[in-house]
Amino acid sequence: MTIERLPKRQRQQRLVQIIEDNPFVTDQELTRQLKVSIQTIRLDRMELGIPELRERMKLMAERSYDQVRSLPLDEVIGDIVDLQLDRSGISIFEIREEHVFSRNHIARGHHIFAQANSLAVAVINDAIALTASADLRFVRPVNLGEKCIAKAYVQTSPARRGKAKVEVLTYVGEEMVFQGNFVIYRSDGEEHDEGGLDHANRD
Amino acid sequence: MTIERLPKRQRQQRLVQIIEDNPFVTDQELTRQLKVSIQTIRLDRMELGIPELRERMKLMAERSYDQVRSLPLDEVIGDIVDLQLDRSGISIFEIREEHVFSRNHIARGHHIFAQANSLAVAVINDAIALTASADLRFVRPVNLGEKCIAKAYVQTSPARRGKAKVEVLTYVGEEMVFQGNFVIYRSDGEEHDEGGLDHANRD
DNA sequence: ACAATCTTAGTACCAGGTTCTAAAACGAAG
DNA sequence: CTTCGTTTTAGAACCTGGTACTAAGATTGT
Repeated sequence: MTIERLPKRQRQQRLVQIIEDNPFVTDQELTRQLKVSIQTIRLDRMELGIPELRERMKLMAERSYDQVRSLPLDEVIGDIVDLQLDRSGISIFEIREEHVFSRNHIARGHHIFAQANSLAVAVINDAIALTASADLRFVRPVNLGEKCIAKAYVQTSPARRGKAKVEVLTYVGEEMVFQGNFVIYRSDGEEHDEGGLDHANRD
Repeated sequence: MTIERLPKRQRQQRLVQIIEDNPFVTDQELTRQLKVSIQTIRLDRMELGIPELRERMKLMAERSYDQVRSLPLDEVIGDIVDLQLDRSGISIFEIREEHVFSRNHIARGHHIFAQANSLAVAVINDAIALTASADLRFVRPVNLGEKCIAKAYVQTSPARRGKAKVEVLTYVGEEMVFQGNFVIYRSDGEEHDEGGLDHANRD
């Protein structure tokens, strides 16, 4: 009747919208914003499968808590899908919102580098492997949503102590977007380390 | 009387401990673990200034929400403390737990690179600036807790369109730890952008 | 006009508390 | 032993932000 009241469909969309950009809103507040009774709000939440305020907060809290717990997951950037130690490796990394310049949605260079660098270090079968120097070419800008496939090839034989050369080529589909030549210090393999854990990873 | 029951002081210490490593515990559960009544638990929380479960969850949720909200703060890595557009800039970046290899507490190369890259891009006074290529030398490993001071110098004149060369030197104290030569694409300054916001930053 | 859908109202109940009052229990000191 | 001060426990009333359920209006489509 009143102009403000929307049909169910649109109201529910707005409800999703409102909760999405302020998850801390109570049903009470929602009645004010949507001009319907609290029961309607609750029926809507039911239908949409949106949990109550406390449940939402709990989920957020748990998520952040888990994140903190598993922080060393950023030890390796990108998802290593194939690894032949001292020979080659492949990793996949999807460019998300947090990796791009907000203005033009182009990936910041250091994320592309981070993937390549992580892979170059992972592929070296050594207890301690550190980047010594690198030579980079950002062939073309990478955009939000694109999947970067980085391929690393070790150029020097594992016998050679001290330094290893690794070439990393990163592709989006067929297209090469980045190329880097890394020199990696290796620690002469004093520590015997079967490398399993070190190269473990998940998104 | 029973062996399990601790004096007040120690009980409160344990209570803090328990909540610290599982913030999602209810008072009910605490009574079980500490073998005292729920009132005692609550008095203890009062005295210790520990909020109730729901409040704790809310705080965590808000903290994580704020983090997500302010994520584009990672647009620039490091704290830019001085910036003369098209000429030079300085940024400070402290190596924290999340930036190092957990095993040896040495900073991962891509974080050092990220600081330098961010600064190199920030110092170019242009609406769109992207890293085209770079040449890096990691002079010595950087350790947990060290403060990296990156200094960038633009080598090409601002008049030159298309590309700019920027040299970045990163120091810990007196010691140079990283050196990089960046080639940055610039967008011929079509968009007029007085640069204020773009280079704003906080930790 | 009448059924189907949508909306509102109201009650009972729940978790996980706060606040307040008051009674036990305990420990040390006189 | 008694008495005082602290500590612990108990209990009732109340709060928020809900769920679950029943039932009565209001609106709509045909």
